Amino acid sequence: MIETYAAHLRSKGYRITPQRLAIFRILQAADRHLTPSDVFLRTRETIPGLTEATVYRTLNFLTEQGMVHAAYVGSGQLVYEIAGTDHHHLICRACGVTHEVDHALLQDLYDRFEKRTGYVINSVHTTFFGLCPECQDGEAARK
Amino acid sequence: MIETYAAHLRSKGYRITPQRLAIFRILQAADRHLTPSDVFLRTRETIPGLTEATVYRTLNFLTEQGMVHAAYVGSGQLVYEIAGTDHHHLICRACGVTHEVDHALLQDLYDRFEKRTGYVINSVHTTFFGLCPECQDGEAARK
DNA sequence: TTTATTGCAAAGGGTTTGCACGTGA
DNA sequence: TCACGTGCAAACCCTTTGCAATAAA
Repeated sequence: MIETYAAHLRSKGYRITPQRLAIFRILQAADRHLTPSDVFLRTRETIPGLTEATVYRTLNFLTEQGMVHAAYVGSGQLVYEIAGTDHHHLICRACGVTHEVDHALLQDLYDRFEKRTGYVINSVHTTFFGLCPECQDGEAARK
Repeated sequence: MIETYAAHLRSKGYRITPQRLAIFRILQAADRHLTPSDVFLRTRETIPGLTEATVYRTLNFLTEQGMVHAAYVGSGQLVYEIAGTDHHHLICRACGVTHEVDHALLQDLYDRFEKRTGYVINSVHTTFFGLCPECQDGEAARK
């Protein structure tokens, strides 16, 4: 899978560098979305001389190449995860826990958008906010 | 309407200041969401000594009080608009034009979220990205 | 060899904070 | 009067950028 991408990049004249490989692998291994700072700290373990500037440049690059997706999850910073399984985020306003929502659930909505507005939606990674079951109990208790 | 809020604030021990009033009115008069900087520039016309710090503090305050909603529209900064008509944003990735989507369109989806995940969604102001009809033509032409 | 990419350091932009003064209630 | 809110200025992120050195192809 990474080989496919590598060939694709080379054919476009881009280079495969240890930094790009390492950052890609970190995102691949992550079980959740990571902030640029997360990526920096984890990748630096493998590439000691790594700088944050390179992390930002690489994350943008990988996103442009479609290898990585960026998402806004309400933290102020964008977060990144490996492209592949299209999904969205459902985040609890109270405790911050995030929940993945399969893209299929939104297909109806997207179809309706298309009919009503003419837009073609292409956002994997829409973020919804709400209260998770646990925090609903908390809210109820507080009243 | 603003009187209702004023009474509400006073009852909580908060004060009605010219700054808060002016910022609220600017948002009320705006036909679209505004960035903190927009709010600063417009409100400064009325309150010459106004500072950006106050704008940030006030926007947070009004948001906490439920008088204003904050939304992420992909610009890096949060944008603000007066609370009232619940809607969401549909933004064109190519030209940036924004389109309001009535909340009713999302009700089905929210119901399904609730059933599937137990979450209670309370986000008015979800942002969707796509291509508006005009830019779809552009994309087609480019191919 | 060629030039895309990196590291370094500085700059940039947006946002937050401490503190003393001012001012609504 | 009294504590909430503001202005001012500095501090603080996070992110981007210019430039010379490095290294992938």
